[in-house]
Amino acid sequence: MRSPPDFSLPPVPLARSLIGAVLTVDGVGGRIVETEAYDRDDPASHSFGGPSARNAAMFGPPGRAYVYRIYGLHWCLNVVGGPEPGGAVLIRALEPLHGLERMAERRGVADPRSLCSGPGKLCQALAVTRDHDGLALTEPPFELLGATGAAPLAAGPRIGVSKAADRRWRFGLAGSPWVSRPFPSARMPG
DNA sequence: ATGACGATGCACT
DNA sequence: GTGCATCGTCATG
Repeated sequence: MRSPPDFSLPPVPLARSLIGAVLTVDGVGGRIVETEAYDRDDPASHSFGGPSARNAAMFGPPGRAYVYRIYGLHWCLNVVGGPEPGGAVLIRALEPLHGLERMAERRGVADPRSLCSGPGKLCQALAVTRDHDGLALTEPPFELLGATGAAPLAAGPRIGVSKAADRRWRFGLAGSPWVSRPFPSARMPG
């Protein structure tokens, strides 16, 4: 049995616990295999400068969606965390499980590898837009079920982030071929 | 009113 | 590996 994620967790533990969870929108979605944590005291976070019209959902109750537009054309989906306001987890990649055909139509590509392997891609595949900003992830059209067990985790620096680049707050399902980019693997000298 | 810039994806070399 | 599309948001005048 899958139980819901504990949304009251701070962004980093929430980001780790969401690996392996299953997210769908109107029945289309899959297993979360890549996340990034952002918190209030984080120069890279949209909440860093305090509440605004755009980031209002980040300062609302945990367990809701924060959706924003990036580079004028892509949408990105976050899970709002807790217990302090201003924390969220960016969903960066899914392993497609449900509604593959619908995803392919929306994405305009056939290769399953490129359906949900990036934050903008998965929003297009699941038809997530600003309309979903602030909606509860535990209610339709969303469904978000927690991981069944402890997933083997990979970690690395966040992607596209110039500030606080030292924080290894990007998490992934170790060895998964569905992530947006490979994780740096430990390399033996010699 | 205006300008800088971005938690990206895609085409191309 | 590099270049670029494209526009909402925020800081500034």
